[in-house]
Amino acid sequence: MCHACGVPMLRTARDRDHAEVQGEVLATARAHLAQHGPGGLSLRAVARDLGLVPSAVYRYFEDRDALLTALIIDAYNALGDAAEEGLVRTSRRAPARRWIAVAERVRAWAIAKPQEYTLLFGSPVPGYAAPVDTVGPGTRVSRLLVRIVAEAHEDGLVADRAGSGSARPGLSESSRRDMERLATLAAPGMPGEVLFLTVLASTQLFGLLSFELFGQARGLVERSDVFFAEAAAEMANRIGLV
Amino acid sequence: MCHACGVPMLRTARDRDHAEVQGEVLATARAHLAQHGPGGLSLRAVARDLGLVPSAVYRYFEDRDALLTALIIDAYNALGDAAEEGLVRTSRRAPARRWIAVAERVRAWAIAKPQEYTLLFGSPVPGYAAPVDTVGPGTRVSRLLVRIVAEAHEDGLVADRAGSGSARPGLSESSRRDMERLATLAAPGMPGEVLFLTVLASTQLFGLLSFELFGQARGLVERSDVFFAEAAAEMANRIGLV
DNA sequence: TGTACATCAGTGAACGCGCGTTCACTGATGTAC
DNA sequence: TGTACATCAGTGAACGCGCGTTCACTGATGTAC
Repeated sequence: MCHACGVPMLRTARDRDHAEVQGEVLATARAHLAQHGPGGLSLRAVARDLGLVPSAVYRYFEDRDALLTALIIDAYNALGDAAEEGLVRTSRRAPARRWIAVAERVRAWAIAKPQEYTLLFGSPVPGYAAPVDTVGPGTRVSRLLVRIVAEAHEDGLVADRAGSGSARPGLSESSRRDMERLATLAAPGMPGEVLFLTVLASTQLFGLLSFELFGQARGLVERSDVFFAEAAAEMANRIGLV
Repeated sequence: MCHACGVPMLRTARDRDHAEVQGEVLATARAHLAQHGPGGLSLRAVARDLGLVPSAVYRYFEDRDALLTALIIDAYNALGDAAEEGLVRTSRRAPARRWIAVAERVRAWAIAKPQEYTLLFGSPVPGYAAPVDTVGPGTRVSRLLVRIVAEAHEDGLVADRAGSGSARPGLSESSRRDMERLATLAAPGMPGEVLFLTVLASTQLFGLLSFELFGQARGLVERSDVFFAEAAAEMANRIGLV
C-alpha cells in the first residue's frame, strides 16, 4: 500500500519476487499438465518439482482450483493468440482463406498442446467449476470467427446461399431470437441466417478437433490435416464466404 | 466343461450365479459412473455398494480396466440401439428426415446419460487404453449414418450439390483415397464427394454434442434442442439428402 | 540513520482420506468315480 | 448312492501409494518513525 494515496503499490522488490515465483509455479504446473493431463495435476507434485514443500504453494495460489483457473485462462489466451495470428496474416478481402487460416492455427495449437486443449474442451474436470473470469478468454476464438464473417458481410463478401440448391427452411423463432441477441452483442447488422451458419460452423470446428484429439477418428482418415483443411473450406463455403 | 465334447458348458447353476453377480457389479458400476463420472469410478466404492469386500470384485473382473471396458461396450451398444430406433421409425424414402431423426435420438441419449456420453466421447481416461473389442460397438452410429446416405444414394435421393452455388473445389488425392477405402468397407458405389460430406457431417454431429455437453455452449443459444435440430437439418441439406 | 515492528516465504509435521491390488484363508457348492 | 476331491465365492488384513489442506513455527526482508 502507498501510505499517501492508499493505492496498492505493485512492483516493490517483494512483489516482483512473489510474481516471479508465482510464474514458476504456473510454468511447472503447465509442464505437469502437458505430461499427465488435467486430472493428473497435483499441487504436491508441482511443489516437489520446484523444490518446495507442499504447503508453500499456498503462498501463491489459494488452492488447487485457483491454480487450475490460472492454467485455463492462460491456455485460452495462448489459443486466442494463435488464432489471431491466422487473422493478421491474411487479407480481409479473402474471408474464406481467412477462415481456413484461423481454423488451421487453432488445430495446430491443439495438436501441439493436446493436454491444454483437453483442459479447455475436454470433459469437465470433476469437482471444478470454471469461474466467470474464464468466459472472456474462453470466447476469444469464437468471437474472432464471428468477426471474420461480420467483416466479410460488411464488405459484401458473403454470398447469399439461402436459396441455392434445395430450398433451405428458415430459422425457427427461438433460433432467430438467439441470433438477434448474439448479433447485437458481437456482430451488429449481420443477418440471422449467416450468423446461424457461423455459429454452427465454429462449434463444428471444435467438434471436429475434439473428435480427432480424443481418439474417435482413429483409422478413419489417413491424412487428418488434409481432411481438416477440406472440412474448414467446406464450412467457409457453407457460410458463403468468398 | 462338458466331459463328452470338451465344449464349455455355460448355464450350470454356478455359471448362472456368476453371470448374475457380474451383472450386478456392472449395474452398480454404471450407477456410480452416472453419479461421479468416468474418473470417479472406483472398484472399492462399487464393492462397498454391493456389500462386498473390495477383493471380491476380482472374481468378476480382472481389474479396473476390464470393468471400464465392459462399461464402454455397454454404453456404445445402448447408444447404437437408441440411434437405430430413429432409423426404424422413419422411412427410407425420406432420408433427410431419417438423418435428423437418428441425430436427435443420439442427442437424446447423450442428454439422458451425460456421463456415459463422456465416457465414450470425452477426454480419454488417463491410463486406460481401449482394447479392440470396443471398435465394433464404437462405430455403430457412424456406420448407421453412412448407411442412411448409402441407401439414399442407391435410391437416387441424394441431390448432386457439387456444382451448386459457389464452385466447390474437388477433394484432395489423400482424401479421395481415404473415401475410396471407406466406401469399399461400408458403402460400395458411393461417390467420394458424398461420403466425404457424410463423414464430415457425422463428426460434426458428435462435435456439436460434445460442445454442448461439456459446457462450451453455455449461454450461446436459448433452446439448444431447436438449435441442434436445425443443425442436423443443415447437415442433411449439405449432404444433399432429399 | 538507526531501530522496533510488521509482513511474508518457506518449513516440517501431521490429519484424514481414498485408491488398486495381492494373498492366505474359510466355507460352501458342485463333480467324478 | 455315497464319498473324496476340485472348484469357486467371498473374507479380512495388509501393502504402498498419493492426494489436498491446516497449523504452528523460524528466519529473512522490508517499512515507519
